[in-house]
Amino acid sequence: MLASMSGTTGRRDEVDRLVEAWGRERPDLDVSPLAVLSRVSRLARHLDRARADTFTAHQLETWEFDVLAALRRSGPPYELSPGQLLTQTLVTSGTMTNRIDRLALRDLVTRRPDPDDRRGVLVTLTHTGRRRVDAALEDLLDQERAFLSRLPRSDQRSLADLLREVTAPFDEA
Amino acid sequence: MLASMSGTTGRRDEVDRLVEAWGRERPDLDVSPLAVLSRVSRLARHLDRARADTFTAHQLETWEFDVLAALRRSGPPYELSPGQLLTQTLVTSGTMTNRIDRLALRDLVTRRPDPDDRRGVLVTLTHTGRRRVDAALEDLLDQERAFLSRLPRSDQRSLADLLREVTAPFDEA
DNA sequence: GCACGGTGTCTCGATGTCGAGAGACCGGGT
DNA sequence: ACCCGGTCTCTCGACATCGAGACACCGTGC
Repeated sequence: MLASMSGTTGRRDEVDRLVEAWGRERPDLDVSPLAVLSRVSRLARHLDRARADTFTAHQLETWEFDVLAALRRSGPPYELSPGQLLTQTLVTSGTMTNRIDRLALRDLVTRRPDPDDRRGVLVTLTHTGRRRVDAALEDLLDQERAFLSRLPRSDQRSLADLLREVTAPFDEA
Repeated sequence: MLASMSGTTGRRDEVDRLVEAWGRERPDLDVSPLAVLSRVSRLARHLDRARADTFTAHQLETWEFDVLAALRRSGPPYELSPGQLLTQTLVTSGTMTNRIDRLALRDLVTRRPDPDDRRGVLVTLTHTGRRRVDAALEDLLDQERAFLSRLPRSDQRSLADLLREVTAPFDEA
């Protein structure tokens, strides 16, 4: 039972308990992958909640920030097609149409026909949208820095590297 | 630009591009937290999709597996309260009520009043439910093992340990 | 000039989740 | 015996997402 504990802290988290419970109930299986991937899923959920709180201070929903941030970091003229936006935000096309509609209603983006492709559309960040996302990003980074504050810089890089290795198959396909 | 690359592979993923883009557009900010936490969020999304595919082979939705698995690993008599289930699955109480309703309709769980607390309810795994979740778990583990196959065992443990450190504040609160 | 497979966006019904509030009940204190 | 803050579950309307299909358009090949 203690063999599964290898951290530098003596503390156990929910996933440690989860892995131990499976080990008891299904001793025939190797459940060690869960120690990694269940933590990823659970952490992502916690992050979603925390981010939502941060963004409400800027009158933004998480999904709104996702779209505005993609436009913002694309650089001037802060303009992308719906197709580019949906590959960056990992949502489906129907969802993206809906998101752009609502962002346009709130004057955070504008939509115009693509002059070079009459099937296409270009979504542009407005001045208001840019100010909002810039301010929200700073708070988001402060928050995320706090979450990572327990890890020395070198561990943060190790973590990023290990995660990149796991993510690789998805980003290639 | 190359300074942000520290992995053992020369490959870049979507998050590397994301971090580089922010570095260009907001050189005044330290966006390194995103290298870790954006990877967590994106990986979780990819995992959701992949898991959904695996579970459909067993006629289960991801949310169904989450609930049944919590009951299964709790051990005999495979019985938990809705409150215990929602702390394990990180959803709200309204959602859990809804989930239990539908699982009961499909005869994967049963619901009965708690004899020791008349406010309470106990949710029990049925025989069918147990068979389903046992089979699905094996496929899930095979799939997750494949995702982690690029990492040597020692790196998998490092990754789990680093993630536990980040998750700690959430699980304590 | 036309056909045709591929691409980009939008439509729309179904579905799962959230979140605030209602209602029933517990247990310690007076 | 009663009160009252806390706990547990459920209700219900709002909402974001999915996903398959519709539609217009592109560009290559004939």
